[in-house]
Amino acid sequence: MDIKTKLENLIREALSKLDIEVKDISLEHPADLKMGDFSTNIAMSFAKKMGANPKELAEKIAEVLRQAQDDSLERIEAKNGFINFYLSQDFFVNSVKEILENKDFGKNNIFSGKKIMVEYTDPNPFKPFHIGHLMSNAIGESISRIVEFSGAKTIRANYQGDVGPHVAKAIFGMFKAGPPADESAPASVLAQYIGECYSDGSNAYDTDEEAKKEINEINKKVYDRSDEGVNQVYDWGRRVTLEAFEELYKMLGTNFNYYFFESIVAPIGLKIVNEKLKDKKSENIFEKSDGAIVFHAEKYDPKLHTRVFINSQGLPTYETKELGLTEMKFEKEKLDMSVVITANEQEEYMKVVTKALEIMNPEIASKMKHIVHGMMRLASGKMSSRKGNVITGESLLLESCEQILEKIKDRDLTEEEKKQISNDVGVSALKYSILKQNIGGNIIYDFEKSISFEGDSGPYLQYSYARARSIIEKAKIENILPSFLLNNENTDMLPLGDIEKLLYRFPEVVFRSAEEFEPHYIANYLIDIARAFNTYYGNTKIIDKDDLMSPYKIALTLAFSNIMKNGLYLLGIKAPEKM
RNA sequence: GCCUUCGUAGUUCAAUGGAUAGAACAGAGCUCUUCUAAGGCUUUGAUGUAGGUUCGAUUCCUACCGAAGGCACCA
Repeated sequence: MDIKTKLENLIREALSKLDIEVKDISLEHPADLKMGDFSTNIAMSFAKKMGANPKELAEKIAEVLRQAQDDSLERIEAKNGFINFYLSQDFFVNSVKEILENKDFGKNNIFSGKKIMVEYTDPNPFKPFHIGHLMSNAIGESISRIVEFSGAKTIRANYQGDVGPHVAKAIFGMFKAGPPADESAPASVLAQYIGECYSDGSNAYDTDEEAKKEINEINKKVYDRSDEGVNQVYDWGRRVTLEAFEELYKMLGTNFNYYFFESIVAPIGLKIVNEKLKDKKSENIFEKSDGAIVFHAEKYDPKLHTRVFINSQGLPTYETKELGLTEMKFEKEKLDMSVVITANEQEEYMKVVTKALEIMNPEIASKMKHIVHGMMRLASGKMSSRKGNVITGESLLLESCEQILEKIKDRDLTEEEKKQISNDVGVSALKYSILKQNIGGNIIYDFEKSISFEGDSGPYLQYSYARARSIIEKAKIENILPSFLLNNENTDMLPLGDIEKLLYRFPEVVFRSAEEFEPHYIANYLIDIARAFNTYYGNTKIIDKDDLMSPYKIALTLAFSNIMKNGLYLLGIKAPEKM
């Protein structure tokens, strides 16, 4: 039984002795450790109903609680109407022991037995890998790991738009620009050339009527594969951009189980819509309007709006493809939940698609969960690409790693180590910036700050971890082994600091992150323990042969490093042994 | 105009209806012959406005002001 449940039971018992009946007991960690490890507001919420003074009631309950003898509790106090619980040194020592002995420490089973597909990243072939994809990847990978850690069978999926107007624009641009300077260049270089062609094609589409017509023609040809010239460029461009993406996934630490493509799901979606149109028995939700097939979602929910499912050229739009994609996902796997992570600009149309699905297939619709993230803006204009326009996610990532490499170039590390560390730390700088805050909000990314590594950053977490590991290594050399056996004569040095009082909370934090699909709770928690550990480190000598407490201090350091490593893993960040 | 999300120190972010609203950066001042100073310690500073619900509101409700996104053939 975990400590929280134990305390809840104690409170329940005490209350029943006082003839008070409650359903839920609110038990939380006070903001300040000085006010105890747990506290409950139960007296305040019941005082009024009972016509009692909250402070007196709290004292009365505390008095009854004190009668229960428990090794985990140091003392119980009533203060300002709150009842505060202070855990004992025994409890903290035992929790350090459990962290080191229980390999599954931190896991929970809220998704146990569930199969959950998480779709994220979703870049489009023929277009650059932009910052939004980086955000979706960081969030999606973290959520995948969190639900997996919470008992789910996680399936990672990536949905990529390999057909549609953007492809036609890129192909148009490639026809105009001619072949790349060096066709045997690495995929990332060729992908950049294709991205530039897309940009040119896109400009032409907006400004040149002739080009627009031509691009629409190419778009059709991409769908029906009727033109050999188009097919050739298309196949080459698709392959090259996907290869370039694959390099990035490797860097970011993502392995997808499924790759869905618009070219595959589009016909499935078309079939769904067409069958629905022909079906005279059930309610028809699709209507013809101006030559297109639309769904008037506002008829079902005034907050929604009309969207086109099949355009006047007979081609499926995003909405129809999404219907096909969803059907395909549930066909491939028996899913209990299908999570999709996109930017918030897609929130409104996803609602419309979900509404259509709700009418056609309510069971599937009820298993869908759309998580939207905000947009990233750059704080300074310093990071601009050569053309001075959009900074891609790829360039940001590479730049970040390069800058780290520059910073560590004089360290006592091998070239191989430097390369690995700059990659891990560069990725971490970006991922942490994305994951440290609430998913929904926009992010102002300050490149300079993220690589400065001060304070609140991924590299700071990694550094704290590497520091702990280095102490553990040194302890091994000095032959001091971690131990939980406390010599009574030396316990006057206890408690060892906030770090001891924070480590056992890890499972609660993971639980909450999983429940709310919010990685930032973990990120904030890791900063808290890193700071607590660094403070501790600053004030104490951990390795000391003459100190009888040294083995326990090393055990604590080891416990910290284990939790930091697992926590970083849940954020999708690697924990380097050396930095 | 309508819909969604959001307004917290100078800046970037926290705060499961609770206690003195936490950090980090920037500013001021300390701190390495000592286990990784990419560190640690001091210190200044904030809930958009007006109501309401509540024992208690940054959190819930209403209005206003401001920001971001969306509102038919892009995704």
